[in-house]
Amino acid sequence: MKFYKNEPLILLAVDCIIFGFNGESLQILLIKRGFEPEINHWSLMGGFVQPEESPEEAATRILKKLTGLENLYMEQSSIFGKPDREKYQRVVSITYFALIDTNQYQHILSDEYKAKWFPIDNYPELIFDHEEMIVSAKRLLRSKAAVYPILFELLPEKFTLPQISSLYEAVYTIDIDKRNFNRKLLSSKLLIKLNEKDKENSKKGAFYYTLNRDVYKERIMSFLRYLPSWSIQEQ
Amino acid sequence: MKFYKNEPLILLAVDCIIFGFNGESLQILLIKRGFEPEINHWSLMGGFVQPEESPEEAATRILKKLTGLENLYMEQSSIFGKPDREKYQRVVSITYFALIDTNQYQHILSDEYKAKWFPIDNYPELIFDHEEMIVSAKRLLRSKAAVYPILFELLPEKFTLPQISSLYEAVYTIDIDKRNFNRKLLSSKLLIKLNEKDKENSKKGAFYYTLNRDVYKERIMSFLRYLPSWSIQEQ
DNA sequence: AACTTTTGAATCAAAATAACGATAAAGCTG
DNA sequence: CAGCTTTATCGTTATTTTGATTCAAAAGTT
Repeated sequence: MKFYKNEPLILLAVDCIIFGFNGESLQILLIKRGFEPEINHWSLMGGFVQPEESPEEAATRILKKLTGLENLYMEQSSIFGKPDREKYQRVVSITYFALIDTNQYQHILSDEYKAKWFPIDNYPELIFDHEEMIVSAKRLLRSKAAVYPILFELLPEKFTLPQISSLYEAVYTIDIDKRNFNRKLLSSKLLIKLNEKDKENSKKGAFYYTLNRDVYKERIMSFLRYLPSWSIQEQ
Repeated sequence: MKFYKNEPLILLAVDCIIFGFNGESLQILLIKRGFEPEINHWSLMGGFVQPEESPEEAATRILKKLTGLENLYMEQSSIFGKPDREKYQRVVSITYFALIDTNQYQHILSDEYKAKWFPIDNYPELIFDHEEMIVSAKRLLRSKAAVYPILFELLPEKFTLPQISSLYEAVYTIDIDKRNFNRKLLSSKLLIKLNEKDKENSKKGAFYYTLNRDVYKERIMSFLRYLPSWSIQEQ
């Protein structure tokens, strides 16, 4: 038995804003579209929600198709659904943003798609309203990360204190006083110090740390401040 | 020219979680469904996204139809889209939550719908996954309100300090030390004291305040803490 | 080698937090 | 009037957090 016979059917898409961190700057993963319309233009990776999957599952599927990765940190960020947002026909798009470590996963980017990392503040012109999607996801990333420790998802399994601070500096484009920042970080009990040093980036070497996953899981759902309050005024 | 010819079309709905505050407890507005399927069962107010409107516009339209009100505080909260979430056919639903003051608007609730306010922790069984929608919206309300001053949307134009604290007590089910809470509140410059007292709820009477809209608009987008941090651990 | 920059550890003062105590005014009730 | 509740204000204290600073060792640069 079917109801809602007079209600309109709509194309429902998901688009993924994939943030990455290469140790220096915040990046975003874009592809050259392989199908019409707007073939060969830069865009976010996206696709349509299929009958047997939820929008979230669709986003997971698309992320996996592009990066080969599952279990990424992913979050629904916004919905773009103005009737005329795509020139040719009506498509409502749900956006998801994901966080990954670019170095670790550079090599497994799917060859099937012409994907490329771009700096968050310098990427080519995008189709439709995809730039707006990025801007909105970036705003969400910032406000989330000011309260929840989600940025650790952008780091490798083992990371150093200088890496964390440059990640925060990249996301918020601020300068951080490492002395205070490191103290705050260590006092959070979120990090476990390893007996190993990263000698690649400096001669002295910086100790590696890993996330204390137990504490992290507790805190990921609770409120924390990782930034001095003066830096999170402009949202 | 149409593309995406092989992609599936989907029914896209919006459902509204309408929170209200009557001066004592947090409420939620439910309706008795007037159409099949599940006619005469309690549910959230919802509807389908029409060809000429965005999902957000659809939510606004639906809110207005039910409450007569425009310009409500409204925010997209979640998406429910498992293929089998409605028994009969596939519908993806976007939920929006809205905040209103129940006392002020009780009378203009549309007669067309059998709408009724229920306490947030005691409402009838709902159709499909609507209860899950409420739970998720309530969680979002809590975490938003801990950081942004959105709860003022639940209060009348003129409100008293005791009303604010009981609102926070209701939303978080905690006891608040009014001495510290009022001090914090007044120091925020968010309130303007009026020369008028509410004598209904006490013999002495409590002074009315209004929102300083200028400061509010600034702060609504920035970070503030309105609760002692011990109370926002469990999100 | 001489210089600048970056850090980690320690310290300090100011501010914010949370808990608690006390008081008083307003208006009601008995 | 005395006693009660509600509202509001003021003050105190201990603790924690914050942001700034000093200092010396270690890197990096020229």
